[in-house]
Formats: sequence, C-alpha cells, structure tokens
Amino acid sequence: MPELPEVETIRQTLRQLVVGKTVESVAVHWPKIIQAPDDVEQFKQLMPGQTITEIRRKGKFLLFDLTDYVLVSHLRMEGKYGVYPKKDKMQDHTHVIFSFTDGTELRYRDVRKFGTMHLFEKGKELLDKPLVQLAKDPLETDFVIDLFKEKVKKSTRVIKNILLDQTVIAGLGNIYVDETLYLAGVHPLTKGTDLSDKALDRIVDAAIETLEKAVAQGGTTIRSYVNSQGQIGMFQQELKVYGQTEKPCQACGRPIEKIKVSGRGTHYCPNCQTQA
DNA sequence: ACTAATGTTAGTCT
DNA sequence: TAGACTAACATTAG
Repeated sequence: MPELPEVETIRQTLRQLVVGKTVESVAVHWPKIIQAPDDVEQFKQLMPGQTITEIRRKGKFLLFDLTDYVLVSHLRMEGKYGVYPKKDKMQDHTHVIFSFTDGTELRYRDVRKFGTMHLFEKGKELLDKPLVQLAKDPLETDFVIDLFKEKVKKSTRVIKNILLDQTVIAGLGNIYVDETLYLAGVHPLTKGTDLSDKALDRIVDAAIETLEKAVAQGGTTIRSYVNSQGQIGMFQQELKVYGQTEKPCQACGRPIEKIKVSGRGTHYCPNCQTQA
C-alpha cells in the first residue's frame, strides 16, 4: 500500500536503474492497467525509441519522463517495479514489461491489478485525469497551507476522510493519516468545520514531520511493500497508532483503539487525540 | 469452506 | 454539489 514515502523511495531507487535507458518494446498482459491512450496497441506503438530521462513524483503518482511523452503510473495497493535481465525468470503477476535496448527490462507487477498507467504527450500530463484534480502534497515547496485550511474548514466530512482526499492534500493514505492525526492530537472523527486554525496548523506540521521521517526510513513495510531494489522499509518501527491496537499509547499509556471510519480501519489514542 | 478485511481511486447515486 | 457508497481485484486471517 504505497503512500507518499513508499512512492518516493521507489522513485529514488528506480531512477538509478532506468534513467538513460531506451525502450525497445513493450508487452502488456493485463490491458486494463493501461488507461491512456484508449487503445493499448497505440500505447505499445508509441513507446519504442523513447529514452527515460527522469522519474518524478506527485503525491502517490510516479511520472516517467520520456523523450516525447510522460508515463503517469499509480501503484494503488500492491503495484511494484523491478529491473531485471531479459533472461531472468518472469515473476508471478507481471502485467507490463518495458524491454530496453541494453538487454534489461522494467517489469510492473501487481497482484491486485488495481494499478494504472496513463501515457501523455510531454506537457499535457497535468491537463487531464488522473493528475488534473490532484492537490499539492505537503512536501512540495508550493504547497499552499491556506488553501488546504480553507478546503478543510468548509467540509462537513470528518478529518480522517478529508485527509485521505487527494484533491485536498496529496500523498497521505490510511497509515500516515492515522499517524498524522495522532501527532497533531486531533480525533479522527472531528468534522472539518469544527477544526480551529491552530489545529489545522498542527495537522500540516504533523503531516510534514511524519512523511519526512518515513521517507528517511525508506517507507513502511506492513505486508508486502519493497522498493525497486527489493528492500523493505523501516518506518513500521516508528508507528505510534497504526496497527498498534490495544498497545499502550507511548505518551499516556492508555490502550490505542481501532474503529471503522467509512469502512477504513482507524487507529487513535482516545486520551491524547481530543484537541480541535 | 465460507466470510470479512485489507487500501486507493474513479464512477455512480442521492 | 458535496458526500456516501461501490466496483475494480487477490490474498489471507478467522
């Protein structure tokens, strides 16, 4: 379940492996992953001859800069990238294969098949879905705190749901929302309309601190996440509430509780998370 | 052997 | 229109 820190770690490890390589051919074993262009055959036709010049990240999206195009990739739950010699045995659940002219290939694997890829002409990637509605993530230098606060304050939804909304703030998923709200001392069921400016400032600060620490630790590995060099993350050791149900809160000793919020498992300390 | 839970986003319904 | 709900899918825990 890659969120911002995992996607950023994937970006950092993957760019060393593929930047400068030129695509020779593409194979697609699960066409639904290719969302744009509409025709998968066209996707396969456009790629050969394209060189990967850089990999960027926006929220949880990876953007592969090519000679003439940009490939926008979302890993959803279980998507993974790896680079292997062409002769290496194909792993299970490999759905898209980019073969390079140097005899290696970039393989996209995804047990759940939820991941997506969109190919755009260079410069057009922000004008259409999936990126057109995406908010800035809090690690971007042009993240506008006031815009975030305005959006939250006029929403009647609970803050847990608001923080998961990628059009309000990008990059947070279920794990980092719970950790952020714990650090900010805010109850996950607080409505956006009930949050003070101070609480919203704490939420932004907490999100930045949590995400930066997680990036420094190479992300969080709960079940299956590994970066593009097959390494797990280490931030799971730092989790204060996510997956800590019934364990004593590190601050007050009260047991961490787990509830359902709109169907999502939600962890919090009932004693420490009361400030609005 | 069945059922529920897992997490992210787009699309649909109200 | 904002918000709630569900589908897309596979695996695993109970």
